[in-house]
Amino acid sequence: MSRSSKQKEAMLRILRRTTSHPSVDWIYEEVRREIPNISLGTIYRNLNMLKAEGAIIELSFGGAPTRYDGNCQPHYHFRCIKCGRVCDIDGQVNGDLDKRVAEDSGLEVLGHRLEFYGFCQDCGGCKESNAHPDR
Amino acid sequence: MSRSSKQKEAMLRILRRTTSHPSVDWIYEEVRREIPNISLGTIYRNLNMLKAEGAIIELSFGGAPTRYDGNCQPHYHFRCIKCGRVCDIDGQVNGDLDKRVAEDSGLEVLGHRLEFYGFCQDCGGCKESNAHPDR
DNA sequence: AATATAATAATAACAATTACTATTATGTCG
DNA sequence: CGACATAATAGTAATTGTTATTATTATATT
Ligand SMILES: [Mn+2]
Ligand SMILES: [Mn+2]
Ligand SMILES: [Zn+2]
Ligand SMILES: [Zn+2]
Repeated sequence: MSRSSKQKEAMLRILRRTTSHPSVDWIYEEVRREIPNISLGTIYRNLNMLKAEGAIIELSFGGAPTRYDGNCQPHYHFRCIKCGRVCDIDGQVNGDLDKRVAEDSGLEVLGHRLEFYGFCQDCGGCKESNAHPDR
Repeated sequence: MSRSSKQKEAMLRILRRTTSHPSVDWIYEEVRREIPNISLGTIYRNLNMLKAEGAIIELSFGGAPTRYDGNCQPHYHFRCIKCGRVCDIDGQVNGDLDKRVAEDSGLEVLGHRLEFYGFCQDCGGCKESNAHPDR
């Protein structure tokens, strides 16, 4: 069914060796260093494929462009509302939440999406402008 | 500073009398029944104003168009991945989460965004197509 | 009523993403 | 090994959701 390609392999390799939860544009620029004429459509298509296969995770919360994570271990994230940095939160995912909500509501709860936000270490002091976007 | 307008008042009134967490387009169509020549830009501008004033809540998670809520009580939501319906979850918001994450990580956590997903009562049985979108 | 200016309608611009299509690469099978 | 079927690609166009622009209108204040 799904064939391999150097484009897809490069993307997965790049996603696995960073912990920065990069954006589509960052991934595009990074892959272009190896495959200069890769198309942006290929980036999007392969990100969706890799996500569907469960090889990567999509961090898609409104307001900011989607970010991707090569670490598939279930874990939560923190997003800096000044610089946009996304970092991992240690500590396990609360799977009981889904069960509790399902029992209380009668809904068929399959999961939840949770993201924390605030100021990162670098941005804690000076809360004005957007200093280092896409970090 | 901020002046009143029949457009803004109509929007707030409409948002307060529904519990459907409507989309921008739904709100647009609804207001147009009162003010047929209202501009979509006005819808967006007033939604952002009302949000900034704390009069409404924006439910903006990636993947689906933004929804709005005239109920400003802090509460969580459930989204049906088949029909798109958004409904309220009873039970209080977990403010301790932010504190715990802040202590563990050293980050300045200001809040979190949480949404549950799964199949609603209507969609629990037949999980194929998209039956009633924007409900 | 005259004035200052916030809000509006209409439209253009924008950013993120998806769709299309002719060409190329990959895996399969004789 | 070829020949074949077709998945994946590059390049481009189109779509979607949203914000910016601008001339006009409505609102609040004197
Ligand atoms: Mn992560
Ligand atoms: Mn609600
Ligand atoms: Zn930061
Ligand atoms: Zn449903």
